[in-house]
Amino acid sequence: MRSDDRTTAARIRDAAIECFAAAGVAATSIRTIAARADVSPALVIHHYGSKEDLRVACDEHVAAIIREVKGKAMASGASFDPLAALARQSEGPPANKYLARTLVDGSPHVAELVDELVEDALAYTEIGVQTGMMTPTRYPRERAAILTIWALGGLVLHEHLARLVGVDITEDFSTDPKAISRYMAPALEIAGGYITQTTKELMAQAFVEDAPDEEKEQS
Amino acid sequence: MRSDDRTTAARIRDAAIECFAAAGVAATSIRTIAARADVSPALVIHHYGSKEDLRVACDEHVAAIIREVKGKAMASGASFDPLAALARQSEGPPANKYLARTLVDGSPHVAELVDELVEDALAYTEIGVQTGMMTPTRYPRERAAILTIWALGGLVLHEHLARLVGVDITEDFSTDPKAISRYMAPALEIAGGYITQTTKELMAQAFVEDAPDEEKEQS
DNA sequence: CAAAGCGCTGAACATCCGTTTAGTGTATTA
DNA sequence: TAATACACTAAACGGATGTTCAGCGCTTTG
Repeated sequence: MRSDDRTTAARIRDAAIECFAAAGVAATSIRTIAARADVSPALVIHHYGSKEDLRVACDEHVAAIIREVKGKAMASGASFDPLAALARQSEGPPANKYLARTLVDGSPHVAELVDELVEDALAYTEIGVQTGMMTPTRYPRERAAILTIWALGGLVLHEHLARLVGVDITEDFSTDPKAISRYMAPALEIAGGYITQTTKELMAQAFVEDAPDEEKEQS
Repeated sequence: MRSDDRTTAARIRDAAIECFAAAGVAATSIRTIAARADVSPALVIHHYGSKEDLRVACDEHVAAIIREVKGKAMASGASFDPLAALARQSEGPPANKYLARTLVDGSPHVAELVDELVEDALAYTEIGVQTGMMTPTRYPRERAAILTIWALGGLVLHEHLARLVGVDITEDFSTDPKAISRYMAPALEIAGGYITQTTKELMAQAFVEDAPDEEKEQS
């Protein structure tokens, strides 16, 4: 009874996003997608040309959703983690799960999106440093990149994370932001630092190319 | 079962691990594996029964490699990150790449391995806290879980990480441990803390269930 | 009214998949 | 020497896959 305002093409695309997110691209057949969208397999091809083209359309649509959510989060106030904003949007979950699946099989569109997220993170951390909310760093871009990758990595491994800490970060947290606490609380602690200065220096000697003699910084 | 176990069956298994690691399980056909191992497709089935059984054999073999590497790293001296040890072993790369691919498609064997890694991390961090190398925490198990997941997430997204910071952490670093510096240096900085106390409290108010007025906790 | 266009389908296509079968040659055993 | 066991393969099987195609009903247009 409830009329679906989406066009058939959009319904197919959304069905594909759900299927790809749930099982991966290679393991999802066009017939499965067609069944979920309640259309014939031929119509999927009719609208998108091929499975690969459909996949590209999904990539682009998910990227658009994420850019939009990201933009909203940025406009509505600062967040040290734009990624976290995704979990708080109701459009998020399908897009999040799709991203979590496709992040590994190397689409150029997704890579481009990741690069953007890193760039955003870099801008945010620079502001954070200026306003005294974040510590300065010798490697601003690398720090932004690694933080972004770790956040995305948590998304990708959300099933393990759910098993281990009891919260699935790809779910919808728009109604109750504090439900994500089981993940956020320890993550915040870690963000504040989990190794001591001594350890840092010790590890640096083992791994870092140009040994940093000394830097002094405290929170 | 000598250390020279390159029987035909082992060659097939190793070929499968490489293929699964490179393209994912679903996208890899038995014929592809057979071609890489220079045998007939039928022989793959002859030795392993089915594709699924072969996949399980791969899971178990990779888990065994990682457990072995992990054990060696533990025995030879403390490392705050057992995961990092993987990159420094020559057997690592194929196993690392396989893990990075299969971590997402939910095999029970892999999940079990992840749980073990978390348990190890927990043990390490507890020692770390006692010896003053790590900060104490209200959430020891969750912290260990999240750190492990982030480390694994970096592995899973190694291609993005390589593009962004210029180092592929699934490669072999046994000859030159410092080559991993581009990743380790900023990661170490982050481990020392990247947000200030003020930010921590601010974020905690927004996300953490039971607001911690102050932290200082040990049971 | 006829023609054309569009959303959509069922059936068929070639191809690839995992797996089976029937059999090879070779080494070991009785 | 004959029988057995095993590593291994070519060929084929049934089924699933992505895609094509002819044609349906319906609307829009001339």
